[in-house]
Amino acid sequence: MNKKILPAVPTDPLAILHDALVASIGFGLRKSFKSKEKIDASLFTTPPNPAMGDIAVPCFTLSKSLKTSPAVIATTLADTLNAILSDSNTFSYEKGASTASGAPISLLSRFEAAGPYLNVFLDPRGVAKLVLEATTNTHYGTRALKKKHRVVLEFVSPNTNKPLHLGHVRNGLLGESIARIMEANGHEIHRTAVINDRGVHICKSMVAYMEKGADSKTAILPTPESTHTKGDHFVGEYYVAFEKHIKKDPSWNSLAQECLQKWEEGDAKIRALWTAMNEWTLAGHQETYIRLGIRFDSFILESDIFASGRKMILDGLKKKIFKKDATGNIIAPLEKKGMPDKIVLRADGTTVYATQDIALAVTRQKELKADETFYVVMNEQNLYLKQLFTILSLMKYPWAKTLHHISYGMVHLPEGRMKSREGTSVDADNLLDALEDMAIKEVGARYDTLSREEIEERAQAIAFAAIAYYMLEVNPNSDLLYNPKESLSFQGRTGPYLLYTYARICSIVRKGDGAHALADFSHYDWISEKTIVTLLASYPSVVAQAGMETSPAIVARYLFDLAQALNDYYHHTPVIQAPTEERTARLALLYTASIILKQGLTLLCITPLEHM
RNA sequence: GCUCCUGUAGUUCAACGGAUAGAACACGGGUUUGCGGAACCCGUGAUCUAGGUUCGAUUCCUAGCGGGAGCACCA
Repeated sequence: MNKKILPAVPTDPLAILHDALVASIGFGLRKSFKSKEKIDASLFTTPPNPAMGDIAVPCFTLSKSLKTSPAVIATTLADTLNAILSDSNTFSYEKGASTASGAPISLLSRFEAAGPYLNVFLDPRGVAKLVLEATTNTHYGTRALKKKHRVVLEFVSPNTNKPLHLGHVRNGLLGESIARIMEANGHEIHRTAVINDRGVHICKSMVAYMEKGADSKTAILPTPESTHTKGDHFVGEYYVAFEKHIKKDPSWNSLAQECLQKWEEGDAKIRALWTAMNEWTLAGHQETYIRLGIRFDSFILESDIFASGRKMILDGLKKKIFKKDATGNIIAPLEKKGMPDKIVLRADGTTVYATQDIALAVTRQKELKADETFYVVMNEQNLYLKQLFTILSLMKYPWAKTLHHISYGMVHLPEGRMKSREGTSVDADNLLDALEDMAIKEVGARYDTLSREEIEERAQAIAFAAIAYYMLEVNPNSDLLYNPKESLSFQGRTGPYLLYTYARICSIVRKGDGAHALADFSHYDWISEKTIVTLLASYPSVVAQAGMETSPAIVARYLFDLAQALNDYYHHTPVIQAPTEERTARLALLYTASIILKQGLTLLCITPLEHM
């Protein structure tokens, strides 16, 4: 039998530290106050100033049950615990007190009361040992759940009439990053996109293509191949041409309606064109996904599901879940739930967005049996998604409560607001191209010995890191002002700065010639390394928190803090030139940091380079 | 009109109801015969207004002022 083996090495140093602290405070409370009170680790904070301590324990909540002022509690506990620490024979931590080898280690060095706070100073030697051992486990920062949570993540979901724009980039990066973070937290993710491949907007590109596409002399219709145009851009040009044309000549609008009518009737010629144009667009989108490091497990075509939605709505009407309004539209009554009613099927029997979203949710749940489903959709749709989820619960689907909306804000550019319907959208490919061009110039200017290929490879990585980090560093909720130039800078909180730090650490580790192997570092003080050690210790909890809050920004900010600490460190502390003991210990730390940096960047969809 | 979101340095972003509100950019000053100076260090600078809740409010509540979005058979 395959016995389940627990990891020999603890994987969350911060949790172990907290356990040790909870245990010792519990001990102190018993000894000094004869109280069986326990302190909750979630109360722990970080002191405003590192000189004050590494972990702060606020004593406000204890003061109620002990009927003593918080300041007195802090002072008393500090005295009691310091006395115990100095006499190691009388005290052992109740939990997490030993390493894999079973040897006791000291994690806490001393306590200090500061007003109502009990501040704790960690022992850098103990923590370093914990961290270095934990990170030799290749799964550091990831959790394995006994039973995998099945999560469906729906994101991007584009139309097939134009290329992806800047908003899709944020959506895609958010979705992919959240997927990776959830995977690190032990979930099984199904990535899916819903393709809006039918409706009048698609017909608009088709009409323009039929009316204007053909060569005036040869009457031959162009294709993406014949014009050497990326498929989605090719189709998008006709969509733009349509919008332009109707400003002068609105008659095309009725052509588009006719086209839609024919499509609904299954007109062979229209269907064939529709299929071709959709394929062009989707092939183009696929190229952009690859550029963005996104992959999907499934694509759902709206044209495949909208008809089944109609049946579900009519069924719901029979069951009196829905009702007809004065004009004959079928509506879901939501006023009692504090929302406006929602039309779910038009009077003439044609479907609306909600029709297919209902059908989609039902069939998808049937097939994938998700424990939870997340929709990554812009905050403009907050009300709509709330309505959708409520409708599904009115339809008595028990899984309706497992649906969640990950809402994100609009992306602006310094020049002003961008929105696709107003024709001011910024095309994703063009933007990426522009960023790469800018990066190529920089790299080329700095490293003239590189080949053209190498320059392009680095520039590509830098450009992508720039946009990905910039988009993910902000909380999903808020609107975002994307400044391309700033994102490419190596100064400040940027992707390139993180790449630079990673490459530079790699360079130092390389020069160390593999001398970073784990050794017994217990006699080394780790004082100048303490900030980094503490940051590395908190990585697993950062990943866990980012997963709980579905927020890559938490990882992004953590990585910047780490990078900053590392830059500071190797600027002031010699590594390669240091005496053997220090050298080995420092290399071990940098090597560990490089692994965490790389892992963290991967969670943000960024692949770091070892040379740049 | 109704609903939701939002208001923090000049700018872009942080801060489970906790200590002196953190960063980054910009601005001013400094660091290299050192492992990659695309770096590092120092400095100036902010909670929209008025009440309330409590030991304590950027955070919660109320009102006002400002910004964004939604409330259509639009996708």
